[in-house]
Amino acid sequence: MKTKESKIPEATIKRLSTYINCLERLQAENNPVTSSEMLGESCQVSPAQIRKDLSYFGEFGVRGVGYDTKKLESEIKDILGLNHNWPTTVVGVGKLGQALLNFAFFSKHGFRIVAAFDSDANKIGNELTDGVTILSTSEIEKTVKNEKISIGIITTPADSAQEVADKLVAGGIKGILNFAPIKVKVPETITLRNVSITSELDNLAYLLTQKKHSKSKAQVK
Amino acid sequence: MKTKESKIPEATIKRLSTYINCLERLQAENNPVTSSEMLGESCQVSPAQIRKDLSYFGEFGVRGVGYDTKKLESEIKDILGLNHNWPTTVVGVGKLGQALLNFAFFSKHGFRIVAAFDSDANKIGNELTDGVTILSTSEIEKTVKNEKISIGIITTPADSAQEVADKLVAGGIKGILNFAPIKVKVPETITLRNVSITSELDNLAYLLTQKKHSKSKAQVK
DNA sequence: TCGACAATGTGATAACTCTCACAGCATCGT
DNA sequence: ACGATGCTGTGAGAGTTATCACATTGTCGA
Repeated sequence: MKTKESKIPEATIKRLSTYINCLERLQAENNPVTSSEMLGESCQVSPAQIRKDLSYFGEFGVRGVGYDTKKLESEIKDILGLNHNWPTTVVGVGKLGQALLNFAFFSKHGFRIVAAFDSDANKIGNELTDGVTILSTSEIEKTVKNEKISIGIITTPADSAQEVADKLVAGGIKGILNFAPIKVKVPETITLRNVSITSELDNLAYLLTQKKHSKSKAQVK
Repeated sequence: MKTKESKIPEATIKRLSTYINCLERLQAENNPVTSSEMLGESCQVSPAQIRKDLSYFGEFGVRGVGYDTKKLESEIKDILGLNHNWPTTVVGVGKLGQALLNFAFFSKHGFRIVAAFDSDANKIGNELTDGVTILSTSEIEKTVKNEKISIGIITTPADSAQEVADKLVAGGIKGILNFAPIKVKVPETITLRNVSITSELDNLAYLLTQKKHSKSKAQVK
C-alpha cells in the first residue's frame, strides 16, 4: 500500500495515462471488471508490464478476479494527480492551440482552462466556447499571478516560445508543456516537458526506410 | 562507415529528429561548425549522448574541430529517410489536422501532402491552401491506391480511427501515424505509431504532484 | 616537419527497464 | 469447510540504454 518513492520509470507514467483511456473504453463496453490480460490486449501492453506498473504504487486488484475498471481508473487518476483541479492556460491560439482547447480531455483529466493568450490583435478579445476571453500575451505575467495558474501550454511558433516561457515563469507558473519545435529553457524549479509532434513523423519515415532496405526485417516494437 | 544494423535505440532516432532542429537554428545563428558540446547545449542532450547516437551510423565529425552544421543536418536527414519524397495524406481535417497541414515542416522533411479526407460534408470539396481538395473518407482506399500514398496521418476522433486505419491499409498504405486517443490495430506489415498528445499533460500533472508532495525532490530528467 | 591541442569515436561500465516464472491470496463449487 | 482454480503481485534475471574515460586523429602554429 505504501508508495515506493524509489524509482518509477518515466515509461510507466506514460503508460498509466493510456491505461485510463483503455479503462474508459472497457467501461463503455460494459466490463465492470477486467484482467491485466484483457487490459493489455486493449492498450497493447503486456499483462506483466501492467501489473508491474501498478505495483509501483500499491495493490489495486483482487487475486483470482482482476481489477474493477471504474475504481482502477480513479486510482490511476489519483496517482497522476488528475483529481486535482489544475488552473491551466494555453498560449498561442493557432490551430494547434484550438485543437487542444476543443478536447473534452481537459475537464475529464482535471485541467481547467482559465485563460488563453495570443499576440494576434485580431484574436485578442474573442471569446472561446467556454467563456474564456483571449488576452494579449503582454498580460501573461499578471494573469498567471492573479489567477494562480499552475500549468502553461505553449502552442506558439518557435521564435516566440522562449519569450512566452519567460513570461509564464515570471508570473509564477509551476509547469510548462511546450509544443513549439524548440527546446525552451526555464529555471530548475519549473517542471518542463518539451513535446515534439513532428519527431514522430520523422520516426515513421525512419522505420519505413529501414523496412525498405531490409525487406525481411521485422517491425520495430 | 558501414551502417551497423545491429541495434539502434528507439530513443536515438527520436533525438536525431531534434538534432535537425537544433542544427538549423545553429546555422541561422551563423555557426558553420559546431561541437557535440555546443549542439548538446542547444538541444539539451549530453555531448557524449550525441556522439554515441551518431556513432551508430558512421563518423560525421572531424576530430579536434567538430561538425559541419549543414553537412551534419543533411546526413541525419539521409539517415532518417527525409530526403525521400513521401506521398502523405491526412485523414480528419479538424483543428489538429489543420494544424499539421499548416506546418512548413512537411515539405522540409520530405513529406508531400497529396490528399486529405474528412467525413464532414461541409468540408468535402474545400481546397486546402496548397491545392489539395478535401475528399470524402469513402474515397480513401481508392485514392491511396491510385496516388501510391505511403504515409497516412490519422487526426480523427477516437471512434472513427480504427475504421480509417482499416481503409488506409486496404489501399496499401505503408505507414500510419495515429493521433486519435485510441490504439488502432493494423497488420504486422504496416509500420504504425500511436501518438498520445494528452498523455504529455497527464505526465506533467504527475510531475507537479510529486513535487508538491516532496518539496525537496529534484526535477525528473 | 613536428609537437601541442582539441574534440571526436568507442569499449567498458553503470543504470535503468522489461520479462519471466511463480508464490500468494481471494473466490467458487462441492 | 475445504480444496481447486485463476489472476494478481513481485523478486530475480535478461535485455536495453546511457554514461564515462580515454585512445584516436585531424588541425594549426612555430
